[in-house]
Amino acid sequence: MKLSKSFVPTLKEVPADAVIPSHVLMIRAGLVRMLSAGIYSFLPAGYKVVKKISDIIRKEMDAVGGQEFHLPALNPKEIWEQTNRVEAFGDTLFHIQNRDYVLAPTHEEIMAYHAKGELKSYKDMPQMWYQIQTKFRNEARPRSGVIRGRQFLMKDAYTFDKSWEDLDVAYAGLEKAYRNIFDKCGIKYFVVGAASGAMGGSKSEEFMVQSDAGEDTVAYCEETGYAANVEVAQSIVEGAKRCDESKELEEIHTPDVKSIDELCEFLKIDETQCAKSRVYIHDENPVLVLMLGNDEVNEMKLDSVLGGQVRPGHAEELKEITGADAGSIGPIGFKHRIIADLRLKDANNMFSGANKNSYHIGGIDFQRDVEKVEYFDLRTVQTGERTINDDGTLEVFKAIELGHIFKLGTKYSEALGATFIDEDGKEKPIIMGSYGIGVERVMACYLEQNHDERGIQWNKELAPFHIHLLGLNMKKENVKETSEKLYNELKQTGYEVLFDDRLDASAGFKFNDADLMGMPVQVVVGEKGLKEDSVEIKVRKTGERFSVKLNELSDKLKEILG
RNA sequence: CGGGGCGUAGCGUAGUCCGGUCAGCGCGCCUGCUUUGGGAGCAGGAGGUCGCAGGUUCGAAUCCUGCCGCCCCGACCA
Repeated sequence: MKLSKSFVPTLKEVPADAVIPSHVLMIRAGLVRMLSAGIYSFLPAGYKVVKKISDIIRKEMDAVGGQEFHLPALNPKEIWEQTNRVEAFGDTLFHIQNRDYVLAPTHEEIMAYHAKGELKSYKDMPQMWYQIQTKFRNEARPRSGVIRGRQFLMKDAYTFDKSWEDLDVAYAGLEKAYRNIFDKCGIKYFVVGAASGAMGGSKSEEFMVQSDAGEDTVAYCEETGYAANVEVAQSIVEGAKRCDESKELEEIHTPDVKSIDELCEFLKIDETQCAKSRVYIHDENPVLVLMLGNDEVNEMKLDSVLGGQVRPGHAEELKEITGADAGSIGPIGFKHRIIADLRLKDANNMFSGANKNSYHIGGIDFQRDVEKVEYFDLRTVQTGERTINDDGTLEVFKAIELGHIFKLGTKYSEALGATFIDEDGKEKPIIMGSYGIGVERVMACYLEQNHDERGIQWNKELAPFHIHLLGLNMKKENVKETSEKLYNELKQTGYEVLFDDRLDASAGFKFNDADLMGMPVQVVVGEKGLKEDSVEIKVRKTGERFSVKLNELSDKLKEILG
């Protein structure tokens, strides 16, 4: 492709609205332009990358028996009502105003709809269906460029099986395919065992990429490969020590002491001698949650312990329930349910609030003074803690979810009546699996991981072009001739070539644009080199530069690009 | 949806507090000449309803009200 005739609008300056590197680079390198919040147009070079990623995915999906569909984005609302997901998605689902359609945010329903009545016998399975298409979600807050958009490209696959054992086989196949896909794309990722979540199902794994732009927080152990969402992650942490002798309860005047740190400072004690109190409202009833020291309550863990509706109590409620404000609340005299983190189990000589402003109580013995307390794992793990098997150290960081595979089960097949007749002659719901990959996220994550201060560093697999050919001074006859000739030869050889043949752009301008756009290899044709019948090669990733005789160029490129 | 920030030429911005040569600068763009190995030089030029709509005022980018849009934090996230 000749740059002089192409639309690749590069930008020297950083766009005001872009914050994370991938977003900045996509705009600066002329790959995308925003149309509206969370809605992006892919420009020719950017779309080439999207197509390359899609092709990698397609190839791996086909290799494990996937069959590609092309499904409507416009769906009858009725189908979505049958699975109760119009309500479940709520405002996230786009509705069409002048017809009872919705814009599909995913395609479980539609795939199950087609399976219904067609996959009638156990002999019709297994099946693996997929699509790579645009999904629509009315995200309340689109963010981080293409990472969370209102419209995005997703590969989603669905498996249909007659038994849970067969689902296991399909699931394992997809997991392998996913690893191949991300490996091929050159992305450093890890796999997290996720909570099955609202969609139900028995097993679910997320393919994650470490990034500050991520929306999930995970605990990861390099040594063991342990990875879990912090919502469920566990670690080994020492509990509070139980002393041989329990002291008497004593009320202590603690003016202006609110936080655990202030309490420790005031009483000259360690935070592991303190029980922090948080009051939650569980289905209208107050629950006191006690944590050791400054440990944070993990509300996801709390949710799953309590079930039902759980929310933190408001300031006014706290006063009404305990008689004190936040900062002076504690277990002694608390009249409702009390639960505590495992680290507090059987602790004694502890300090906590007195349920009376400006007072705390010392000498609390959980065995003696807090009779009906129940213990659960309620804390959020932190960087540096040991893994649950004590075989590694955890690191907690933000991550982007790139892909998600899970065993769906029969939720959709049951709701839509997608059943089959099994070997035993009985009618059963088809067992489904669901597997997604965010295509633009793959691109964004790649960029997050592969750039430097000058721009993008594409690998051969994802690069819009393999070779960036620069004709430095195109007004010089020999440069023009040689570069034109090389352009044709390289294309002939089978390389995808971006040819900077612009007449008036200066050498420096072209170099900088090439580094920004980041093709794996740059071939520089200039007067200087031509005097010795050579051109210069620059490997973008390493920054390595060397000159090559024209007649050796072909071999050298083969060596670098394979 | 809560909190914060922002909206001035294609891009990046100054000016907004304290109304009145404030519509300015850099990049980009157009014309000509020179230039071409790390974002060229000179000369000339085009381009802005200051997000939109009301209001206050002799006078509004600037003050007031409403709306729209965008970014960030949080909530939400199949």
